[in-house]
Amino acid sequence: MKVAELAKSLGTTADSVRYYTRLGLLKPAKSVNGYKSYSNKEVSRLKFILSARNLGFSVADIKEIINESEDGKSACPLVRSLIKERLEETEKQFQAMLALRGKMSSALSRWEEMEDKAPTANMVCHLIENFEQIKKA
Amino acid sequence: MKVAELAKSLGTTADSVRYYTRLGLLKPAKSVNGYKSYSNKEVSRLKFILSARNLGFSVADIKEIINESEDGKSACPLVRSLIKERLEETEKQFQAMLALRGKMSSALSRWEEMEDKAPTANMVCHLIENFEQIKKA
DNA sequence: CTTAGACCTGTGTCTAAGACACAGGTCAAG
DNA sequence: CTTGACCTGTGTCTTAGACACAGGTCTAAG
Repeated sequence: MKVAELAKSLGTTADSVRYYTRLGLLKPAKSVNGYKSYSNKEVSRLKFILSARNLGFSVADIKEIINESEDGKSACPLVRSLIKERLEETEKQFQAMLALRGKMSSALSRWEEMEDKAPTANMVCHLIENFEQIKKA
Repeated sequence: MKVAELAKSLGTTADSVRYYTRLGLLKPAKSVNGYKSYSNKEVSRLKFILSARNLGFSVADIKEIINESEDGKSACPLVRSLIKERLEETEKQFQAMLALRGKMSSALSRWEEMEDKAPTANMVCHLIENFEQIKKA
């Protein structure tokens, strides 16, 4: 299988496959013409990678997991520990986005009733520069 | 003012100040020793940048806004239009994170009751590789 | 057999927003 | 004058691929 075939068969892009290959997560054989040749083993390997990405693991995580399993060890403990970390990070980012969304949405609605102003020497845009202060008041 | 002074006075890092300077958002004078010298105008300019970043504008957005205001025009219409875009993006990412958080959390709790398994030729980790399928069942 | 065109390949570069490393410069104390 | 602490600018690194590009491959027509 060539790179684009593999990618299409699992609904991803050739560039992603190339990226995983560059990192050593996939190890295709070299075809005579220099093209990379992917076997069925690579197909299930890629399937694993995509599942893990979909669950929030980073590519570095996946590399670590694969390394562990290639040593013959069970990767399950590592997997549980990694997802705990990733979930905590996701939770933090989620809260941050929640707060940001609120701020943006309140800014947007407030700004719609405010007039335009020309910039001055020390003010680029009064909408932005007065936003936090108004909030305090 | 030197870069670190400016940064500390507004609670950011010297690297950020250098970054904004590199992009031309800040235009310090050159001191005799080659160091960059920031004036009071730069202080309010940086204050503006930090406020805008805090509201979810990208650095590229901020550059555009500053350019507009340096032409003497009011940046307000641009600011309103940009925040609408950014808010939509944020909303999308927020929904994606919400879904991801749910998936991760359900994976974590399910995996805690599942046993470890050694890898096989076509399976790296059964926790991950069976997750979607179990969900369907 | 040759040629044209369509498609595909690997490699290298680019992204956002800074963080980090590092060689060298500056400054105050001794 | 020198030591050491701190500071500076520049250059490289980060994620997870997307994109550009020169060249290779393959199929169909002549």
